[in-house]
Amino acid sequence: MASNAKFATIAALAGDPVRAAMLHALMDGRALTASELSRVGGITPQTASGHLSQMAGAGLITVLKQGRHRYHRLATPSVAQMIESIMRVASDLESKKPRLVTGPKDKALRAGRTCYDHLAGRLGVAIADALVAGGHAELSDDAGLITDRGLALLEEIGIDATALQQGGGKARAKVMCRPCLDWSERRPHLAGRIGTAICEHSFAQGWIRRVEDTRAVTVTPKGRRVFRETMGVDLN
Amino acid sequence: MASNAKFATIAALAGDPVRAAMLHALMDGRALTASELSRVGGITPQTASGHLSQMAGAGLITVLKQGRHRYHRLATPSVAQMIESIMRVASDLESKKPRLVTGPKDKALRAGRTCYDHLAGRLGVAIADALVAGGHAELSDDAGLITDRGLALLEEIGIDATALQQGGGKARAKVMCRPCLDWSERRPHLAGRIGTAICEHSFAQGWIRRVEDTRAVTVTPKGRRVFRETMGVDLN
DNA sequence: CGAATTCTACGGTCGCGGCCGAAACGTTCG
DNA sequence: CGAACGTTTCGGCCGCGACCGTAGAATTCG
Repeated sequence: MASNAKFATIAALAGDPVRAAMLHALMDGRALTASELSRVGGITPQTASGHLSQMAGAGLITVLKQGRHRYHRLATPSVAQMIESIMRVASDLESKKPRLVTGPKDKALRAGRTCYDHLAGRLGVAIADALVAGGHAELSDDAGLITDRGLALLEEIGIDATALQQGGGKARAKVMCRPCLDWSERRPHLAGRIGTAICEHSFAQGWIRRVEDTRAVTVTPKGRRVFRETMGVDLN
Repeated sequence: MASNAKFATIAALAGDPVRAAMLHALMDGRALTASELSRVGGITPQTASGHLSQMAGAGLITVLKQGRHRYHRLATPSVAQMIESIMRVASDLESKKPRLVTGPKDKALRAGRTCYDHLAGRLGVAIADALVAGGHAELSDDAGLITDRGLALLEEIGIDATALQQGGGKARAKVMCRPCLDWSERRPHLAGRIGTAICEHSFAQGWIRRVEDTRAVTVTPKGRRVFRETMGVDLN
């Protein structure tokens, strides 16, 4: 198959430390400028520009021009999923070595963060655990599923989950979700359409807030109450 | 997080055309020797040896010494899943270009092949479609699920699917499976534990057979009959 | 034990690609 | 309109790593 060359190209693009850092930074789902990305990579803007045009040319990222700024973002969710899967392998392998000291900068990230379009870290896992414990969801390594009770719960907090259901025409198909096994917690949590909806809704309702310029998110007092009272989420 | 360097290392390893070809060859789940892999990469054995020791050192592949041979295989299913996700991105991007002529060598691969541990290609999609059409499974982009009727069917053909179920202790959890969106058919098919079980069982029962030295599989007459009569699979 | 086979280790060559400085381009201000 | 800023293009430097030939270690045979 001819895609073998393309495969290598894609992987090689992700394989440069600087570009890897950029992709990693874009994993929060936002669109960043070339200058911002040059800083996360520790390089000059002109070098960053080169990297970005390469990745844009390959279709990994898309560019949005707006005035004198150019905003870059991951092109498709499948790119995010690819990065996720590489992180997973990298984290698997790293865990076999003597544990590294956890930098304080990581603390906020481990507590809660976005993983492109859904919630991860202790927050993401806690929500998933609570939904499973409450019989609102079922989760395995391979797949996840929202129960009827779960649908009602989501409806109650303002998410029309049935609208997100998709699949082969069968109207009676269950609402499913994708599990995402994360690097810090090593536990599956909710991704896919449902995970995206929960994340977006939580931002919109002011239950969570993004920490300036990072992927980390914090739970607001309001959010803490909502999560506990409606879903039974225990945030230590 | 410190894993950023590891991330780049992993991706860079996959980013070399020769190593990419090797990984691709290993995607059939078998274990190959350094010489065999040197041929798929079009390089001398000593160069291949270097590549393999790098990938083994990073933990992407494991080595099995047996006499004077050393068999190499993908280290974990998550590595296979990573390769899968990169292939998916590569194929997504390629599909936007003018369609390449399909080489005759691809024909057998498109008809049916293994994707590390499950079935893909037209065969894999046909089985998934048949199960969905017969109400034995439900499938979306995010996840999949075997219905009660599906469990009975699998039992009938000799697969104890309930033994494969896993998840958070809840004994009543449904049996789920992971969808795998493949590069040739662009349709989801069954992967995960269930997909693996179906694939292994089909080999064991002589329903399918591997084409010498490739990932391609062919359906035996016996298999064709079984697939049609029990699952309603239509293989053109 | 010696021959054949398979794989690994070592040195040396060479080309690809990342990096920066300088400079040009386009946009938004005052 | 000119200054400031973000961004891209060009040219040149330099280092990493892929490759092969040769040589050596390990295993299986006659």
